[in-house]
Amino acid sequence: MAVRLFDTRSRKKREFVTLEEGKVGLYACGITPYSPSHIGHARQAISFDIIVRWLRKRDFEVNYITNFTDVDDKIISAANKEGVDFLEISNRYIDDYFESMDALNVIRADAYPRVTETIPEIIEMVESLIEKGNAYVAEDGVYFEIDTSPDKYGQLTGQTLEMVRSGAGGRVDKTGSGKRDHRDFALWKMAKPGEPSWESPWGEGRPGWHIECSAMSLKHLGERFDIHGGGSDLIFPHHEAEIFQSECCLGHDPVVQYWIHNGMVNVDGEKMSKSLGNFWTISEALENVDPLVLRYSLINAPYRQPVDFNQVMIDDSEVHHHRLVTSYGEGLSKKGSTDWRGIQWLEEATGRFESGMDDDFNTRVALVEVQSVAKRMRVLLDSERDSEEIAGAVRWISDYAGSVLGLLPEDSELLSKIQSQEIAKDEISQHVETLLLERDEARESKDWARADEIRDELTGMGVIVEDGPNGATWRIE
RNA sequence: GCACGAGUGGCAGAGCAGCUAUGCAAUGGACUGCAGAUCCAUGGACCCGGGUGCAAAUCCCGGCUCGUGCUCCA
Repeated sequence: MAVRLFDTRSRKKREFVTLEEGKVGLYACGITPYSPSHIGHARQAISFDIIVRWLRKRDFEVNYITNFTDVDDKIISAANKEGVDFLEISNRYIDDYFESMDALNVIRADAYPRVTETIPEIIEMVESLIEKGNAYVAEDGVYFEIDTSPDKYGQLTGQTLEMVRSGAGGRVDKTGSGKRDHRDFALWKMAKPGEPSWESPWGEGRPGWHIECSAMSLKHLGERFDIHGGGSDLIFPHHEAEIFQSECCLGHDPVVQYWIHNGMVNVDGEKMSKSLGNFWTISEALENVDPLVLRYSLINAPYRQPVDFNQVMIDDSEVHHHRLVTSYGEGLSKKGSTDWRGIQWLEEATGRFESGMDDDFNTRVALVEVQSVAKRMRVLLDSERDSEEIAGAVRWISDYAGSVLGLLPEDSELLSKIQSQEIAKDEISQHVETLLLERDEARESKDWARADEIRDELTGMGVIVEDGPNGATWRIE
């Protein structure tokens, strides 16, 4: 079964064929570290994390690269505000990023190149573009000249030069004064006093925003590579600029075989933004939400769809995730885990899960399968039989919900938690049993007031009493 | 204005030509003094108008509404 993915450039799902048999070069645009990472970053990282996990599951050898734009206007202004070096700012928020991503169970990329470590390659690329006549040197910087390659315009957005010309009409950018045309974009910005800068043939300065990704992807993945991705807000102009730069510089197209973009995170139906006051950093969100629940909620829709982050959605995810994990834990501690192959209903679930994931990484479909396997396992667990099927289901959940979707805590962690709960239970067991006995007597004599009083007392101790057909059972919450 | 995407049951959200999506909620039942948990069952949907198909949430055309992009942004 082949993997299909939605390519932004051709605007349709295409069968995934790699340049080199069995190998995938994947570049995803990372963050500009000037403030704490937010939920949108989480979604981007998790989306690509799962794509990488799935391609590896499908036996591809994946080289996954994601970058840090560790020098730019916002970083510089944050540094000036605090009176510190710009690298102090970027390093701080890169640390924050890794901390958040580790919590969200995002597997590290194979490399995290930074702009400040790629300056020579960037300069080389800009030089080459000037030589080829695609770029020109102006007072305040070096610019890419769109008109040298008008046919490349709108490859990802479906717009043409004329559309943008008319659309942008009133608000032509006046800041890039050296530009010949407002649609040209900066490859190199000459340094203003006090700004971090590097020497170049055109004077002290720093790279423009777009060129870094062209240079870094070239450096790490070569002149052609399979997948380039990022958030959908980067499609224009960032990724279109990259197409101009890379293809003009290297002299062939396409450089990137497939462009993929994850959807944005909205909050209560509106775009998350600082000005609207509905902005969530990851660490803020994690104060109230378990990281794996957050992860669950963000893959509960296919990666290209927008996701609406709101209380209902979090509550739902909490219920679903909690049930998945507790079922898994119960199965694991009671029946262990064994190979599931050959168990028909699990084979069928596998088929649906895999074809969902093969179809543009549809995690929503995959999640439905996970939940239905968990549910069936719970039923089996209740019926106290079919150990082999339960153990198979445990392994299945571990393989798919765990390894592929990254939704489960470590087995050891889970088991020790269950164990410590058992111990806690043992400690108060006698006391609880005594009270329950008393309550049974009260119930026997239909003294409901006394019975409820005892139940309330137990609730106060964190003990949940549940009356069943064979008398009362209890557990610790 | 232009571009891209979306409009599905009370809610969230899949499916994208034929077969129960699913979960939460609701209702009925099992169990129940009550509550809770669990299980079983049930109802209920495809924005509007045309078109193409034996067959359309699913494809095509035209509307309407919403979101996003066109400036830095995952």
